Amino acid sequence: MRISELERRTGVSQRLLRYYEEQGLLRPERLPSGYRVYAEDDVTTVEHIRNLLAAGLSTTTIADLLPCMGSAGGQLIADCPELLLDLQRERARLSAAIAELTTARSTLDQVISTAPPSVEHEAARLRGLS
DNA sequence: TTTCTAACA
DNA sequence: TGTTAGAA
Repeated sequence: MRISELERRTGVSQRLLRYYEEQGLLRPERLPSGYRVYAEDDVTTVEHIRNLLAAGLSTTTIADLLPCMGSAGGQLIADCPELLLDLQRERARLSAAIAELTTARSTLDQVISTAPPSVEHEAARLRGLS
């Protein structure tokens, strides 16, 4: 399929699909015209890319990981042990980020709880505007 | 009409 | 990332 169809089937813009290729995440074939030709599997691959990107992984890590993804529901293929190390590292990074955000939220909660009723009333009015 | 590259907002 | 110009 060509780029328009992949865009339609994945909801990912052509601009982004070309960017993914630039980052080594996709390897479409080329027609003599230069047009990209994507495989059926690329639809799932793009979905994987979206998930991993949302998980905060870098494009380079994803590039290493993709070859280890089964076409099923993101199952890891048996012979890719080195990747487990990277994934565990990413998991630790996420845990640290969550801890920081939780602390930040508590700080905000504390400040918010000091607001007098008059301020709360004004806040409610402003929310109604936006 | 569709896609490509490159570059700017 | 979106958008767009100019060329196949």
